[in-house]
Amino acid sequence: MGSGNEAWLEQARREVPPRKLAKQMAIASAACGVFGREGYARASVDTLAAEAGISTRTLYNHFPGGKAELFRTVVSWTSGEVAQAQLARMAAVLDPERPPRAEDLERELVALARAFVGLLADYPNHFALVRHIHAEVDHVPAEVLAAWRDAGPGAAGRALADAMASLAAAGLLDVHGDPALAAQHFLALTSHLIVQLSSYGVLPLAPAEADRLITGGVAAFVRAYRAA
Amino acid sequence: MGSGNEAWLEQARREVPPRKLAKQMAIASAACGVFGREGYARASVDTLAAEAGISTRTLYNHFPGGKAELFRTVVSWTSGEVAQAQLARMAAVLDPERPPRAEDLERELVALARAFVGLLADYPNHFALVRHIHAEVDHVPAEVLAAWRDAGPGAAGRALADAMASLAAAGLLDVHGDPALAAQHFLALTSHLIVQLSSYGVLPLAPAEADRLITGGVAAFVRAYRAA
DNA sequence: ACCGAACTACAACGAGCGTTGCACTTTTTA
DNA sequence: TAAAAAGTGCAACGCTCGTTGTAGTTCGGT
Repeated sequence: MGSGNEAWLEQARREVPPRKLAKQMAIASAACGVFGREGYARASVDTLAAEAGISTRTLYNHFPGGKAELFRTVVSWTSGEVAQAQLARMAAVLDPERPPRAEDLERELVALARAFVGLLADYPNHFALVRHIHAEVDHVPAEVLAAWRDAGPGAAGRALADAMASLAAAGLLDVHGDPALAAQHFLALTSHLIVQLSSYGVLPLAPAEADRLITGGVAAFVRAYRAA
Repeated sequence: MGSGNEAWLEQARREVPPRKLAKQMAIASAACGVFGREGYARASVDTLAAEAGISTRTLYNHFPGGKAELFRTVVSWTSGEVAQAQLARMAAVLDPERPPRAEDLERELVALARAFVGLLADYPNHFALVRHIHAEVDHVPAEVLAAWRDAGPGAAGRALADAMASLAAAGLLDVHGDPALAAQHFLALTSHLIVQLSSYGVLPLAPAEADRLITGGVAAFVRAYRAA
């Protein structure tokens, strides 16, 4: 031991081994499916380990806190992933630098709503998990809940509010002094409504019916918020 | 035994003892709180019995199917109760025989939205249970789910659609050919939005903020659906 | 090829759960 | 008041689960 040992310690402390991180994300990804399918109480450690293709002992090596720590990790991890995807879709449809022409507004908003609703189909595990978070809100640590809220619905809401403000600045919408509320109303009339009627994507909703709901919701939104 | 015994049997079969029914409803009422607080998996039979003030053995005497049968009973029982309350509030605000004057329309709709949102505070156990139903949709028997859906949100949606049709017939609203969709949009802009932002009533939402959401939602609805 | 780290299989533990049977007490009812 | 119905307390069963220790195995980096 001596200077060599010290150098090693210093390096180990500095560099977070990427190998471990990748494995932990793989475990968390698999756990997201299990927690979403079974819920926290029903999900057994054996099932979680099996779904990740590892032994229970390895799971405890990576997450010394056991099931609880794994759950916390999964919640913050998937929220970030899905929120990022949502922001990406929003940026793809609504470029704040180039506001749409007035006659294209409704078409663009329909595209945006379709993109949001598509998230439900593309991340079923995540939204199943969200259902359980809603249900077990009393048993989830407050800090975890706050972090999830901020990274998930909060981030999306803020970004959409900015987009609404942009459209208002371009003279396409009249947000009636509250772009954040306009953003919430847009979500309520489109994705929230579909979430409600399809029971979080569990009930099969005919594509034609979903489209009718989306276009109808956007039409109502435009009637309520179009610039006079 | 003999003719006396036969008469007794006949009577017993004819009359459903009201005593048992009352007790079972009391048990179910207490169980609603426990299931809502803990969820199905976490709720233990001991807790359910203690909350109802009975022994576990008595619980099994009333519900031979055990926890599962009790849960099924609770779901259908509370759904009916709350749906009935919701219909009552709707009838109290919107009398189909006497449509409001045009200048009172928005005020009446705000009153209706407030009545709906008030359900959240008045039946917290029920809505906590609904959260768990949503989360465990895969583990709830399909028949129970269908019955709940029909008695709960379904009944309310149909009644509200009728009310919207009435308002349209009175020349106060333009439902754009789909009174049911207008009803869903009303719910989405008012109670659904508040449910979402307050996490099913768990997050404390300042009364002033709730009121701002309600009036803002109704205002947007009126802008989208007022008769031209 | 080697060394250390990561991983596995296996067994065990303590606790909690749903459920049932049994003997006993209380309440209702005729 | 006496029979019958309803309720109680207790013990026990079998099962699942979370978690940990240990000894042996595989694997990545040098």
